[in-house]
Amino acid sequence: MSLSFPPSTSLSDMDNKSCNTQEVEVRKGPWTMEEDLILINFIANNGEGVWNSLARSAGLKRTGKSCRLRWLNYLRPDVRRGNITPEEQLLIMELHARWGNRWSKIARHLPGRTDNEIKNHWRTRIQKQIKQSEPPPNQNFTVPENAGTSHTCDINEGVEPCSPVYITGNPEAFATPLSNESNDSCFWSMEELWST
DNA sequence: AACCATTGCAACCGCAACATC
DNA sequence: AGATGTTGCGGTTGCAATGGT
Repeated sequence: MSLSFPPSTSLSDMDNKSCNTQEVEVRKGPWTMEEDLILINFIANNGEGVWNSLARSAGLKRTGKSCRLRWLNYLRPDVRRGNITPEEQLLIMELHARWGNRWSKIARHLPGRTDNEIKNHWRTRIQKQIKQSEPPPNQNFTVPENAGTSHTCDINEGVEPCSPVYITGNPEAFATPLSNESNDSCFWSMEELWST
């Protein structure tokens, strides 16, 4: 698998949109490689959690939220990138039919996939396919009543449809966060990060 | 080659739940 | 019990890449 990397810019050539006031400037927009490295190495050495202070301690001019999102959706070592397989898509459809837009819940059953990725996949592909194939109501593929309305009743709440399905890849990788690997400080280089 | 439309995805926003004091 | 800070989630947006004309 090859990690495609989002268009990243260097720290110097972007931003400056951020105000130049005395307040702690907060960067927004695409993450740079430099920022990614800082975040990865900081988490490797200190573990994740308490994102606001992590962002500060790491010297990142990002909100804790932003750091968390970047880590969970992109930088975690167990994040699988690449196309959603037909098997995964089936599972997504099945779980969505059951739970509606509970993306994070659905994501837990697709090791290595993030809620954001699944959500995007659903909106850009599956939803389109469904529309194209069968617009009229009362179809065999039923959208749950609670679809689209988050936090409404979960009829099957608590009833796991199945144990996590490891379609490809190994489950251990999914269950083993980087921070557990060792307490020794470790340092990731760009080559190590994006070579596979 | 240039322009425009569409697509796909990373990232942000707002809100609610939860934790701590 | 209320205030404040943090986390997690789902919805939405912005924009680069791609395709079509």
